[in-house]
Amino acid sequence: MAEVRTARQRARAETTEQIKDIARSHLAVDGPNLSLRAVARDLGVVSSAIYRYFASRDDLLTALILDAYAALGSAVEQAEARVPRRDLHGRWIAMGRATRDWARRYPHEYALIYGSPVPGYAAPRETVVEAQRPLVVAVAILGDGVERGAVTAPADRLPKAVRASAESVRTYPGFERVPATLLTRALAMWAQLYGAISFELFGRYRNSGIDEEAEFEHQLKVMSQYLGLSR
Amino acid sequence: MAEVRTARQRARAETTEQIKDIARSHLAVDGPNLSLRAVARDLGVVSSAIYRYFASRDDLLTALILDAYAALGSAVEQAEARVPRRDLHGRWIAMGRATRDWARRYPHEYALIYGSPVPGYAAPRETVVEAQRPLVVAVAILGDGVERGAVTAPADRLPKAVRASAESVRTYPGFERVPATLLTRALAMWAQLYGAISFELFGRYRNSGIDEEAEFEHQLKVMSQYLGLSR
DNA sequence: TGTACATCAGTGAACGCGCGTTCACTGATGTAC
DNA sequence: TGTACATCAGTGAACGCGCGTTCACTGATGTAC
Repeated sequence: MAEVRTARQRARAETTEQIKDIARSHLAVDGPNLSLRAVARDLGVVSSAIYRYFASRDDLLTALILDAYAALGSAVEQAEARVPRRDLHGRWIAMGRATRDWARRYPHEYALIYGSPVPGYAAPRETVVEAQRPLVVAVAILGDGVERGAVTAPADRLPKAVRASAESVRTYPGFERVPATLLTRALAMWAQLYGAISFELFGRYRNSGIDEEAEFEHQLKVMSQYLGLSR
Repeated sequence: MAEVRTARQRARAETTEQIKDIARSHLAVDGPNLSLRAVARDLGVVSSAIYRYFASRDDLLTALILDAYAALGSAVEQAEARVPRRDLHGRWIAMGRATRDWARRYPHEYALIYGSPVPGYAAPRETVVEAQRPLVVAVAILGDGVERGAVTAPADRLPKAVRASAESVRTYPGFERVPATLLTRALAMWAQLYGAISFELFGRYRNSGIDEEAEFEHQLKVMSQYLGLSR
């Protein structure tokens, strides 16, 4: 039975988490090139012991990446869920803030999933669904707004290829409620959202005199207006 | 005399370039963790010989970063300079395209300067000025437009901290011609521009059905409108 | 409830490798007179 | 123009280190009867 967990199973789960926690803390110093031996050392265990838990270094890295996507996904979902459904603007702001807050709290995990790809490492298919969760939240806000008549699709003239791109994205489950023109705007805002967060986290605004928090809040609000979630 | 170059000096300059070229080609495989010994091997030289040209691995990395900023800077400047000064929209598009084109042609160098920061590596001050060149080009377009009366600053209401941020950015030489409201819009577009390019280069649009070129061109155009460079 | 066997976490040694950096050296190139 | 000396690119050996992964093992935990 799945619910009955022996001491061994509990210990195994706990050690697996410990390994990942230690590895996460090493991300700050080593980036994605973290060392299995160093992790083992911190765990107080011989290096080969790690192989009882992860088949290889890449496997451990994959676990960290999956965890990071899952953590960001839940953080965003939970923050957005706390806002009343009718408050579309508030939901958008909550989504954006939660993203930035999570990124600032876990900068190295953010870098792991939104920074440069790790050379020689190919993310397995499973990451894809997890990676979409924040976008799913954002698009649901728009979809709700459209459904309720609170948001009207802009009458933007789109080049054929752009419309086709939007239609292709609309096939993603839950996205079909959002018309192509609005979805196209959303994709642009998505690039801006993550562009702003990456600029901040990767140190682009250093010594610029920019108030990063205020700037971000302001951009979030303007995005909300551009998407018709507020005026 | 600076102009008289002995054979030794010429050889030195050439070898320095060769080392950087080889190191650049290694970026694709090793990322920023490139190996001095591997570079030496490819150059057909003993590993310690590299130290006649670069004092350390970090020094070589710094040279690559500086070169990357310089290359992107010139690519953008040259592309933008080819457009007639009066054609503000055309200049913006040329700037954006040149950025994306360069990034696509040199993805690993783009990742080096716009991806996750290299752990344990601190970019020296000299990089800062080089890094601003593309933004300087963009702001000059806006400044020209304002000066000529072709672009009018939007009447956006800005929170105090956001206005202060813009004013602080305006102190950068050449930026003072652009009013705070317009500069604030420009900063948002800057995040979107690099956000879009990073998404594309780092594989975020993979399997999404998005026509990356068309999408980018469209976004560039909308940005130009938002900045008042076209209608 | 007690025993016999299977599972499996962790050990310790080893393989084979690569790394950045230092240092005393050689021999070719450049400079001063 | 020719010679004596200084500069400097590249050598080869070495230091001291870390890495991922494999493998036969031991001893504790879990399972079946």
